[in-house]
Amino acid sequence: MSTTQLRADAQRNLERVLDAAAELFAERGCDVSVDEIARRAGVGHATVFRRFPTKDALISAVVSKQIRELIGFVETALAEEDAGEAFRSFVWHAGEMHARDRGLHEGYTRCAMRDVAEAKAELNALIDRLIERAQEAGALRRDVSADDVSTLVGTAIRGAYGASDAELWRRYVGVVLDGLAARG
Amino acid sequence: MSTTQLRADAQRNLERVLDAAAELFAERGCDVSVDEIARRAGVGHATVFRRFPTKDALISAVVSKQIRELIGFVETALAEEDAGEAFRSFVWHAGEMHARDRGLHEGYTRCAMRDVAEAKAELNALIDRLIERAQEAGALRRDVSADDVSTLVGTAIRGAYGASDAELWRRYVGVVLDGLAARG
DNA sequence: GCGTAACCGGACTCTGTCGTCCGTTTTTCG
DNA sequence: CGAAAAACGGACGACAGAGTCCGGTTACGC
Repeated sequence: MSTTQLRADAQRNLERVLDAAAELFAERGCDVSVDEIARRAGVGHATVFRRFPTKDALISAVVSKQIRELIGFVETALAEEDAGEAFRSFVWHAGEMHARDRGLHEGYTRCAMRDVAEAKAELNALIDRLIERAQEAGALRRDVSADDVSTLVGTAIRGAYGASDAELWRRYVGVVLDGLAARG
Repeated sequence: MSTTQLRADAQRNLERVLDAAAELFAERGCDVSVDEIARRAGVGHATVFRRFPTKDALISAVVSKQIRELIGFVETALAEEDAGEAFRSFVWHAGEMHARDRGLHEGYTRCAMRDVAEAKAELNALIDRLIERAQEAGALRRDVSADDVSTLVGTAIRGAYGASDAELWRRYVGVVLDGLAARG
């Protein structure tokens, strides 16, 4: 790994850039300019482009970090006994994360077939297991996939972004979860 | 009105611009450039700006036309006896329209507080009546407003846009409708 | 037909953003 | 310490889209 080892200052700046990008994406979505990210990180924007050849590469880096966090949520949920409860618990956790981070779903869908493909595939595979279990337990309708769940929850929360009521997203996620419950 | 009467060619071009804009917004969303709209309309883009001082004004014009169509749907639905059925029927109609027109929900939310305010208010008032009736009939959960319904249905359909399955949006709307149904 | 007012569209400006270049500064290591 | 390698960032280029201007053209009333 010593070949790819960065100099100390470079390493520090890289982290600052990633932090600044994550913050700004969370606050205002992926459309913030690279200049602004660099400004918040306290570096010139050329420094950003030295580490990430492209703005999309930077977005991917931030998003894949967040996907890893989501993977943690699913793994926790999979440990739960009650399959239906596990599913709902994961959705609420993921919902909290999306509600806190405006750029998450946007970035997730934006860099669809790029560097995050493997992380995304891993996440989806885990969610699929969660879903399958919930379906077998009769707690979840059978005609939904991991992508469907991500999309429905993600878009519902995005729909609540501008609202004055900061908790609106919870009602929306509640509606979607009710809709996803198996019909009896 | 003769003071605002346009010359014949100007009138013709205005209609072409509106048609072209509606087509392109439907196909690719509101982000198509004014140049492209003008090109499809067969005019220079200055001609577009002569009629609509701003791109947003053009979007508003297109959207308000579509809102009027939606208003027609609600009025039809309000004539229905069964309040729950009326609500669902409207949602499916509106869904068809959104699914056909990628720019609709985008434009609807984009020009939020602009020239379409009155049309939007009228639509919302009608939807509210539809909702109220459905709630009284016990066919709809009580904690949703017209805005909530528009948002949930609109975002669910937008989530289905890229999909290879052109009918995916129907499943998503189905999930949302199930979620909106009153819990018993 | 003809003059005028309305209209047209190509060329232009302005702004904002991504991405590159290169002279200067900083770290690192012998 | 001193030199080489790495990194820095301001200046620059390129591009795209919104909105403006003006010289030429077209419709319309007389």
